[in-house]
Amino acid sequence: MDTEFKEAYFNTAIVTSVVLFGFEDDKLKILTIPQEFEPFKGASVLPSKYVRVNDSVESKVKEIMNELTDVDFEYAEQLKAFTKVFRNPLGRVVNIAFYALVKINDEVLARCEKNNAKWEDYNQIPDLAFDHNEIIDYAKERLKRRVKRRPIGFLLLPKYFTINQLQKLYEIALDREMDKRNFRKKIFNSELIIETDMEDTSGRKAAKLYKFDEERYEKLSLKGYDFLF
Amino acid sequence: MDTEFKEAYFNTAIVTSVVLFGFEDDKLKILTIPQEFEPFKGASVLPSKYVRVNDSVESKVKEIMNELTDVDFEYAEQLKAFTKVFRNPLGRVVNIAFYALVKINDEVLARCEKNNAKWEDYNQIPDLAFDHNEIIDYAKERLKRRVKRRPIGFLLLPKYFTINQLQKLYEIALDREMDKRNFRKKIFNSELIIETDMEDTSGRKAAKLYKFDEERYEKLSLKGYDFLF
DNA sequence: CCAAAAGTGTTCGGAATACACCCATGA
DNA sequence: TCATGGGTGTATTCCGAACACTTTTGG
Repeated sequence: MDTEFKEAYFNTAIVTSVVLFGFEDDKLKILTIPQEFEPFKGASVLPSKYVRVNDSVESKVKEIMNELTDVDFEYAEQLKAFTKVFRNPLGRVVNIAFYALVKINDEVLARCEKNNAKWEDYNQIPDLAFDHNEIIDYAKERLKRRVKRRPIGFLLLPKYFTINQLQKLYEIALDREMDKRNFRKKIFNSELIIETDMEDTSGRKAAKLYKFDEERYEKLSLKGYDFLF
Repeated sequence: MDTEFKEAYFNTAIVTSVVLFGFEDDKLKILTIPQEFEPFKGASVLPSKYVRVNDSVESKVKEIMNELTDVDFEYAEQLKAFTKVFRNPLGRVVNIAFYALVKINDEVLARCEKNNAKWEDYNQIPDLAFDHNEIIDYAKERLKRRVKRRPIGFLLLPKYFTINQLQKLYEIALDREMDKRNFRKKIFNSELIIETDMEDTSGRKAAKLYKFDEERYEKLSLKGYDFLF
């Protein structure tokens, strides 16, 4: 069709931003990086990329994650499109935001450092440019919902973890304190975690280490199993 | 900035589609209309509009709803962006889809007829053009979740309704049969509905008519109340 | 008179909650 | 030795699920 039509409608840019959640030092964290270009150059933002006309949005999310973590891909899911009409001199930008979960390890930390990225505390997110704080709020709500229905804790914690680490994670994500005994009861009833013979000896008293039973989870998921926290 | 940059990034069209849910004849319905232009002219699609550079997406959703219903606005909420790279000769199109709830009445039916729109049965949605069936599947999931946490039945039913109508709605949305006695217990426990002295005499035995207690719901919502179905 | 839809209570089991003390160890 | 964090069991309450019969009336 004619150029006039094309110019009237095909004139929006797509950006994708990723709210990357990680767990470190018994705390939930969200990754921010300094904005590379104008506008807001230097301000903290969520890791983001333009989506060009033949790019899939998901491939851009993967690129972001591959640059900042050491695994091909862990878990990402679209939140929604953020469409506020910003006064960007270049034109209209729509942000298709994702939330994603990664296990933080030394390699991840090294890559983040190389990119000047910073893991901000879940409860102390600084002011970010654009509407990125709004995106984070939305992502937190999504996390809250997901954590109740799917065992996503296992995507955030290291392979071997203590029950107390898991509980900390739930407490932060759900924003409430929980009773130790009731928490253990619920977790062990789910039969999704396996006790190992390893221990975490970093605290006062050694703590048993557990791992997630992925096989069992796959099987249960197929049968319409609900995690229900 | 330079035109080259602008052409490289600002070249996507935004469309919004609305999955409009209604309840009529004891059944949940979704509205489709015939596609007006190529491609797929004449095929059934979800009501949709281009979003131009200075339009808010929400305003376009309202336009769609105002054309097809008789109220300014009832309830709409973004689902997510559908971003598949379609072979549209014009270029890349991103669809920011919404789901919305309306009360079907004679005025609505008249407007729909005028627009050749059709209320399709929730469980017998025909093949639609583009990825609109995928959007509907996503909307159904959202409805399922919402119906459990918020009393959205009251946005779909007429002002006065019977308990059995409400139950039918829940049964379709949640895709399972429910026990009459348990259903009533749960609904009455919520204290969100008010008995009226009217009756629906269209069936064999007259049925009591109820209405939603909006005031009470507002108050409860403020206190972080959860509907929990 | 009978088919079809409205209306109504009780019992049971499982899950959520509340709650308090002992143990091991590093400082 | 004591402060810190790990680990454990029971009683109560509440909610969801299962379940069957009576009433009204249009055909």
